[in-house]
Amino acid sequence: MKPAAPAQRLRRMHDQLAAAYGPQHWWPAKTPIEVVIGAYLTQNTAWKSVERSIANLHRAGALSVAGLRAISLDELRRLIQPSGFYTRKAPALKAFIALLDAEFSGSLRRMAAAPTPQLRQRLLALPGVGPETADAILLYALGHPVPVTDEYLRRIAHRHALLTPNSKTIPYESLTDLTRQAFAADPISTHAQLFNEFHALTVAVGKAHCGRTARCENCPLAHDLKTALHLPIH
DNA sequence: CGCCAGGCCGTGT
DNA sequence: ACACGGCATGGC
Repeated sequence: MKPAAPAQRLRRMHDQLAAAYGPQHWWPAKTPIEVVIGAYLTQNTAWKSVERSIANLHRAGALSVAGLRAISLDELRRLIQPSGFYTRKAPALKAFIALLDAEFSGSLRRMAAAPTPQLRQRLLALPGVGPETADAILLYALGHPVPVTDEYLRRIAHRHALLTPNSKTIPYESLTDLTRQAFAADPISTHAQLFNEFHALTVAVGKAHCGRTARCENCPLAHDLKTALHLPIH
């Protein structure tokens, strides 16, 4: 079965960004629980602000499962204040710990051992966890081979006309399906690393060149994609 | 100063 | 199934 053209374009996008930016070494965190925390905190929030909250948590000894379990909701809310939406994010993080304790003995390793589809459903059932947060946790904290996509990829794909039709509002699941197809020819054992790198590269180029207000000058994708695919820019 | 950031959720069509 | 507003802060 032959991959659709959009998937091939996403694959080319990955290759060209990999050549331009090199390995991204994502997720920027030291431990799996730190990945989980960052995934919640970065929702519609600048990563710089997330770093402040992470630093607060670290100082308070709360940058761990046991630490998060121990502190009060009020305390947690105060510590993550810099990254905003704390009235939602604080209870959401507590709910994650509650799930971890109730079903996985408080162990992220045991959680990681659960089958991907069931685990994804359990995560999506949590408050404050939508598809992107669930997939980020699955991939970057738990090592499951699932693609992570976001508004950056949607925007990049639209501006470079990678999709057919060139939808500006392609659903999340459609975008992840295309990403899966983009790497379908690669060995299964390499998918986690490829999905890891693809999303990291997407964010890198997105931050630098593909904000909400178009600023696509010097985008490493512009020249290459235009010449290789004969596509219009924007 | 105004716009924006690595979404999610409830509500209304 | 989508569209839209609210959620909150800090950086640039």
